[in-house]
This record gives sequence, C-alpha cells and structure tokens, in this order.
Amino acid sequence: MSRRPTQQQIAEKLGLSRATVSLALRDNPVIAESTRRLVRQAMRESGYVRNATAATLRTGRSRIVGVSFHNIAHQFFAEMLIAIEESLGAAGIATFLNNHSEDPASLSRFVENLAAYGAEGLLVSPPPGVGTDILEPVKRQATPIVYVSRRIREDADADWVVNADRQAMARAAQRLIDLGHRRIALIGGAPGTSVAEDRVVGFRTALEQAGIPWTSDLWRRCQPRLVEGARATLETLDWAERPSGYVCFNDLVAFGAMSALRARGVQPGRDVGVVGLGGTEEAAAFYPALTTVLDNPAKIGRIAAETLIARLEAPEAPPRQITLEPKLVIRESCGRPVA
Amino acid sequence: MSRRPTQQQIAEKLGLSRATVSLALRDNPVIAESTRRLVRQAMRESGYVRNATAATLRTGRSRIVGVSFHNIAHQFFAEMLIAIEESLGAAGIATFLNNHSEDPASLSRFVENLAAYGAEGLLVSPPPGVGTDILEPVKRQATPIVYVSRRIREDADADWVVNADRQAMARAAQRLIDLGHRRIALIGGAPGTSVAEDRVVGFRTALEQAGIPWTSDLWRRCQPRLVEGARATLETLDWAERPSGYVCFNDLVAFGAMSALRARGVQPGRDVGVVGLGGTEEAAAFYPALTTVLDNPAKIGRIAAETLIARLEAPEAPPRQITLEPKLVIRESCGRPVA
DNA sequence: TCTCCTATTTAAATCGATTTAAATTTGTAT
DNA sequence: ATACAAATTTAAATCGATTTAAATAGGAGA
Repeated sequence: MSRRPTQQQIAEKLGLSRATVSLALRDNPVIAESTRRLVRQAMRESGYVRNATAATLRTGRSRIVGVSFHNIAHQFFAEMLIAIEESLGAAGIATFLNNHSEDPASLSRFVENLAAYGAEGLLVSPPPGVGTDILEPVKRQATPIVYVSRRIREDADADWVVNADRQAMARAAQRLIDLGHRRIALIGGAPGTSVAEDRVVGFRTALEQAGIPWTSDLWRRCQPRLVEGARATLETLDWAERPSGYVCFNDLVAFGAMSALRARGVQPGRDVGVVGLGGTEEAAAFYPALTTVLDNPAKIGRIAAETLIARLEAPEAPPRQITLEPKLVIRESCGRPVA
Repeated sequence: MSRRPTQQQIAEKLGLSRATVSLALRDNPVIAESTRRLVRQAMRESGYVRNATAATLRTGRSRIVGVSFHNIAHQFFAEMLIAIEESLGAAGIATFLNNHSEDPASLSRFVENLAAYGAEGLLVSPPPGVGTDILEPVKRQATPIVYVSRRIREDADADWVVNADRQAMARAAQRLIDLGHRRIALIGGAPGTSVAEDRVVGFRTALEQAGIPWTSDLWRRCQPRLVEGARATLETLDWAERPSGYVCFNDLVAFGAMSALRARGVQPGRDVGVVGLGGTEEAAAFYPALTTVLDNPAKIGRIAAETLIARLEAPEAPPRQITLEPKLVIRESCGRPVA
C-alpha cells in the first residue's frame, strides 16, 4: 500500500464531503446527476481504486469466496475450478484458493483464514473421513457452504452439486454387460470418499442386476493416475480367470489400463473392452478412442458457483441439491459384442 | 459475518482494555506473562477469530497474494499453482486466484481487484502481447510482481522464474539430431508468448548448428492440447518429404502426435522419433514411453513463491531472475539411430 | 514513609468507506 | 416576501484491530 487517493482526498479536491463522494460513487440517486459526474470524473483522473478492505470492514460483506479441492492437477477439478473462478469473477466475487491434498489440516487452516477474512461462502470438496466440525469456523458465521463433487453426508441439508456417480459407474458397467462381458474388473478409486463409495455401489449394482456375482477382489483400488491405472491393470493379467472387460475409475486410469494392456499385447477394443469416466478431450484422441461416461466438470463448476450466489441472496431458501445425470459416449475401446 | 467475539468483548469479559488484549494476542513482551495466558485462554474458549480485514485496514498489510495464469487445466500450470499455494499458505499468505484464459481483460479486472484488496504481491504468467501497463493498478502501489514461466520482456528488472525454454527445445531437437535425423518437424506452440518464441528459437538454433536448414513450415503451430497435436501431426504426413523426427511443444502434444502416427500405422520409436517437453508422469507410462525434457512445475512454483516472499521482506534487493536448466530424459519414443 | 524507577496497562487516534439522521439549499406556490 | 416541500449535501458514528504516548501500579532503596 502507499499513497493512492482516498475518497477523503477526492472530496477535498472537489470541495465536497466524504459522504457525497461515497454516495456518488455508488450511484445513489439522492446525489445530483451533475455532482455524480463530477465525482466520477475526478476518480478517473486521479486513478482512484476503491479500498475493498475498508468497505468490507464497514459493511460486513467481503465479496470473497473460498474454494478448496484436494487436487487441482486432476483435469476434472482443474476445469471445475476454472468455471467457478470465471462465474464468481463475473459476479464481482474474488476467489480464495486452497489445494488441500486430502489433508484435513490444510483445509482446516484455510477455513480459519476464510473466517478471518470474512469470506462470504465456501465451495469445497472435502477430504475423506472428515466431519462438518472441520468447517466450524465458517459455519459459526453462518457462511454458506456448497459441496462440490464430494460431500459430507452428515451435512444433509446443505447445498451440493455432484455427479450421479452411482449411475455413471452403473452405466459404464452396463455397456460392457450389454456387449456380453461377464468377467469385469473395476480399476481405481480410493476408498473413503463419497465419490468412490458411490461408484463402487453403482458398479456392483449393475453386475448383480445382470446376475453376475460381485466379489471385492474385482475391484483393484489405485490412485486416479495413469501410472497407477497401468499398475493395477497389470495385476489382473495374473488372475486365474482374466477379465474381458475393464471399468475404470476415470479416463486417466483408463489410459493407463489401455497402455498396460497394449504393452502386453492385449488390444483394447479387440481383445478386451475398456470403459472410462470423464469425457476428457483426450479420450476421443487416444488410440483406440475411449468409450467413456461424461462428467461435465465445467458444468458442475458453473452450477456450483451459481448455487452459492443464489444462496448469498436468499440465505433461507430451501437447499439446492443437484445431481448431474451421466451420459455414455460410445467409441472404440469396448469393441464389438463378445461370443 | 455475524456475532463472533471481538477483542473488545474479550477485553470486557476480562476487565482489561482492548489494547492489552491486542498486545497479548500478538505476544508483545510488554504484557505480563500471566495476562497473556489469561487472554489466550479466553480467546480459545470463546472461539475468537482474528478479523483480518480490520487488521489489514489498520496495518496496510493484507497477507494476500494474487496468482494469475492463463490455463490451470494445463498440467504444468496446475502443478505450479499447487506448489505456490502450498508455499504461500505455509507463510500464512492467502492466495487470490485468476485464470485469465489469455484474455487481457480478465487479468486487468483481477489486477484491479488485487489493488482494491491491498494484495501484497502478484505471481503472473501474462497473456501474449500485453505490456506492463496492464499491471498498472498494482504497480502504482509498488506491489511486487514475480513473473512465472512467462514474462513481459519490457519489464527487464523485475523478478522472474522461468524455464530455459530455448535450451530445453534445443536439447530435444539435439536428441533427434544425434540419432541421425535430418528431417525434423516442430509440433505445437502458439505464437506471441515469450515461451513459444524462445522454444522456436531453440529449435531453430539446434537445427542450424547441425547444418540443417530451418524453414518456417517445419513448424506446425497448434494449441498445446492432445487433439491439436494429433491434428497438426497428421498434416505432416502429407508433406512431400515426411519428417522422420518430431519435436513437440509439450508432452500432451507428443501424446497426440504419437496417437495420430500410430493410428496411421507409423510406430514411434521404430519408424519415427518423437520428443516431448514436460516430464509428466504419463510420459513414462505411455506406450511407447516418451523421451522428454523435464520442466519442473512444482520447483518453479516453489521458487516463485519464495522469491515473492523474499521480495516482501526486502523490497529494495536486486532482482532475482531465475532460469531453470532443462534435463533430457531418454526413453523409447526416439528409438535407435537412423541410417 | 517517601521517592524513583521499572513493569504493566490503558486512552485515544487511526486506517477508509458507508450510512443515517440532520442540516442546508433550491424551488414553488401563495 | 413567506412558508413549505423537495432536492441535495453533510456531520458524525461505525466496523475491529493496532499502536503510541501517557497513565498507573508495584517494588526497591533511602
């Protein structure tokens, strides 16, 4: 900070009072049109920049919102974050960022900081296993929270915007089942998050409805990363009865799975079927092109930001709990029906 | 905001003055040890949260830093951002985020907002073609700026942390040259950014030093995305004299190039050589594994944050202009020497 | 007991914008 | 002119923490 003009100084220069300047700046109609123009002009000339800190202190409205995800290097979260920042920015709201890396302590520190700055809202995808108490500092100030992608189940009447993870995974599995696959593995997903739990349930349900018995070793858990997907997939090649189909936790894992399979001479789309989840741009360009379930990060981000903004305007409105329906995109990685 | 206790209230409860409470909170040694403990205790019990807004207004120190990149969905920038947020957070500094999408207006709005909130610093990777005037609102307040990855050339005595893009690209090209390739295409990169310009110069220099004539059509420009890389690479297959080597703007483009080539029956690592830039985790897992030049996003991010923090402490210190040396990682995508 | 010095505590100003109640100016009708 | 209403402008309080100068308390020494 240094010497940048304040309303005080502008008022003095124009021989007006601080009050007049402030009211003129905010286009209050009680100020004469001519005076308003005068003030506007002076502000432009002097390069006046409104001191948001002072305004926040006085009004109690910070126009700041916090966003906390576990890993913004995941395509899905990165795109969501971009959409959120854009939507908030368009509404004149600043974005405080935190990447908590699944560490509750990181989120905790962030939330405390949000409270200190008087943030007006929080968009969060919490780490697995935490309760609402971790959000206590903002909750106490009645700061609205919107859960994005992941939620805390305990917080049943909060706002949230998530994917229909169960249906998405069920749809992915169903695709392979429809093609005649009976031996299907689930690759990826870390236990503990609401997302992973829902996806596993979806997978399992699809299998059981098709009369295929579910056993927990059909699920090869792994971090949602390409190399991990490759590793987990390789393990299945040692099974007594090899899978003919692979449902992957996300596209990245699917890429890993396909790379691993191909490296072992197994051609996805011909020898085995692979389905992803995500609908990343790369899925279409990969060879073979990946059949996948769309997960719309930008759409979720936009809706989440809108939900928060609506909540700011109507704190007492009933909760908005939005679940986006998945859509299967069929490409080449599942190939044709099996015998 | 709502009723959360203020220092005022704590003071009343304890029968002390606001001054004492404030001084105790900040561990000022003039306050008696016993009083300090008392105050601390009361704060803990009442769930007091410091009002950063009020403190900022009084002290002029916001403990806020802005970060603006063009696309945080790029792996490189996402990882850089994570490292930055973590480093700043560890220093008790909050991160204001902007994803400007190469739009100067977006950056401009952000910078104005930073000035309004009294941000103490800016880490930025500016859009192509902008001058320092776009940063005027923060510059006027003498807010330190650290350029990250990209810089504004005009701003010659600013702090910056960038990759040695020229050398990186030269090294990539050199690898192919060493293997005997003479017909090498450069895939990707959008003109106008300092990064792209430097990389092209590096590529061109390596060619010319090896006695290979550079012509501008060796460069197939494209957005740094997988599908775009695939498209640009396909174009080269129609050339009268096809390339035997491909230097790619980044790993993502290389993945696209390899996918496109493979789809046309050209096997990277056997029929042609491909080099990437980035050192993403996926590069190792891809089939064939990608030879690439490391670009250390997390390291750049960490150093950039440290540079800014150092600058806050010593505003008059000489500029820190850091260029990270590239390192080639040889894998399989270039194959063996050609005839 | 009284003085002086040191250790603590406190009153009050300050940061800059906002807002309300009150004051002032302008204009109109009589 | 005079009164009254309407249109503008302004004084002053406020948000909560920080900080400096000044006040007070406590103790030691004479």
